[in-house]
Amino acid sequence: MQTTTQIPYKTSSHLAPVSQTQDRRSSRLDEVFRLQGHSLSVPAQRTIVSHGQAIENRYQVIAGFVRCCTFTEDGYRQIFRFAGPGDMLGYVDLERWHYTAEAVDKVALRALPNQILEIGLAEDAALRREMRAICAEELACRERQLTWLSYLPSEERLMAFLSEIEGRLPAQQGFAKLPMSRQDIGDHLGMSLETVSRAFGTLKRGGRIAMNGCSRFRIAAGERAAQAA
Amino acid sequence: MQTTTQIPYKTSSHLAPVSQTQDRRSSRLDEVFRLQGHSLSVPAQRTIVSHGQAIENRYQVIAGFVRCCTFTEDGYRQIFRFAGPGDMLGYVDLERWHYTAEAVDKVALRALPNQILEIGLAEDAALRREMRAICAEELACRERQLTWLSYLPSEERLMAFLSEIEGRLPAQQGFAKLPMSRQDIGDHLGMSLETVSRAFGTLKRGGRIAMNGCSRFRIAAGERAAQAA
DNA sequence: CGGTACCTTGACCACTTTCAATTTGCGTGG
DNA sequence: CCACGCAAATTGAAAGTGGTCAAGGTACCG
Repeated sequence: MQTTTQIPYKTSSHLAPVSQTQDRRSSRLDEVFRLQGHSLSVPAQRTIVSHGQAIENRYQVIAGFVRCCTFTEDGYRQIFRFAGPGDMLGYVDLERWHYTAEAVDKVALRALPNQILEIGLAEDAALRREMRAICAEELACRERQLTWLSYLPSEERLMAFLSEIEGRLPAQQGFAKLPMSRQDIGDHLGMSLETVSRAFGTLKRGGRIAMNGCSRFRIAAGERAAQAA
Repeated sequence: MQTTTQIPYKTSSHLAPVSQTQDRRSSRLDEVFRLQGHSLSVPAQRTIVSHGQAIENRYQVIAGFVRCCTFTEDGYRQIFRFAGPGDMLGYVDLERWHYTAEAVDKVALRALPNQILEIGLAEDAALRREMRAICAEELACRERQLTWLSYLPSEERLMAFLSEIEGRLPAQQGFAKLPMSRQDIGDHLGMSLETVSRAFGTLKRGGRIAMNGCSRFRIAAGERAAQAA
C-alpha cells in the first residue's frame, strides 16, 4: 500500500464485474414481470419482507430505493445494497428471504408469484441463464463492497459509493438526489453517521463533489475520470 | 452499539445462512464430479486460475485450501474466501473467472469440463437446484464477512474466522492446523498482519483459544458456546 | 411559522496501522 | 544430529484515523 495522498485509490478494473450480465433491454425476466407480475406501492420506511420469511413473491423495483439489510443481535444494522429501479429482489434465495427489505423512500414494485417463476425457469433456458447472471452480479456487488470496507479510508469509501449510485438516482439540474440518510449510508459503508457527514464535508471542500443542500450532489468532472480509470 | 467489554458480539442468528443448502451426502453434483471429473494436484502458492480467464473447467477441492481473491491496482489483495475440501470453485461465474484462485498449501482438485456441467444443468432439475443453493451459500458467506468487517473489532473478527474454519481444518490431538499465513488472514479480515498477530496473542492470554506453535489452535469450550449462541 | 428530525461540527479517546527491531520456528546442509 | 539461515511471527513505540458523546445548526413538513 502507498501513501494516501500520493496515489488515488483505484477499485475499478479488477473489481468491475467481468461482463456476464445480459442486455437488460431484451430481458426475458422483465417480460415475465410485465406480463405476469402485479404492481404494488410501499410507503417510505415500511418493511417489505423480513429475514427468514417464506418467499411468496419475487420483486422487481420500478421506482424508489429499497435497502437490503440484516440486523445483528446487538442491534447493529448492515445494509448490503440499495436496490433501485430495474433491480430484482429475492433472486438468489430458494425458499426464504436471507435479508430484510425496507423502502427507503416511496417505492413502486412489481411482484411475481414464486410458482410462476419456477415454471418459467423449468421451461426456459434463456431465463435460467439470465438468472445466473443476476446471481453473479449480486455476488460481484458484495465483493466490491467488501473491498471498500477492507482498505479504503472513509472519504474514498463514500466517493466509491457516490460514483456507483450517481447514475441510478433521479437528477435535477445536474444534481443527483440521495433518498437515504447519513445513517443509512453509514450502515452500508461500515462507518458512523458522523464520519459520513465529515467525509461529505471533506469531499466538498476538496472540490471532488458539489452539493446543493445535504441530499443533492454532483461528482466533479476530474473525479469521475479518476474513478473510472 | 454497546461497550466492547460488556456484551459479547453475536453474529450468528441473523447471519447464519437460512437453511437452503442441500444434503451434501447425496449430492448430484458430487456424483457428476466423481464420474466425469479428472483429478489434479497443485503445489503450495501456485495460481490455479486468474481473474478474467475464460472458464474451461469447474473445480471441486478434494484436499488442502485455496484462497479466492482479487488484487486492486495499488497492490492490495482481498481474499474473499478460503475454499477447503468439498468446496466448489467457479460455480457462480458464467464465462470468466471473477476471482483469482491460488493454492495455500498443497491442493488436490477434481476438474469438470464446462460443457459437461452445462449439459447436466440443461437436463437435470435437481442439479440446477443444487447449483442455486451453492450460489446462495456463496452469497451468504460474503455477507457474513461483510458484517464482520463492518463492525467487529480485530479480536472478534479473528474469533469469528477461527470459529468458522476450525471444523474444516485437519486436526491433531485436538488442535486444528491453519495452513495460511498471518498475512493471508489479514487480507481476508481486512486487518494488517501485525494486528492479526496481536489478536492471536490477546485471545490466547484471555484463555479464549489455546495454541501450539503459531499455526495450531483450539477454541476454548466456553467460547464455542458463546459463538454458537 | 414553528417544531422536529436530520445533519454538521468539535473535543476527546480508543483502536489500528506503520515502521522497526527482535524472536521464533522450521527446513537444509554440514 | 546439530547448527545455521531464512522466512514468518511477535513485540514495541509513535502516529493517524475513525468512533463516541455532546452541542449547535439546518432543512423540511405540517
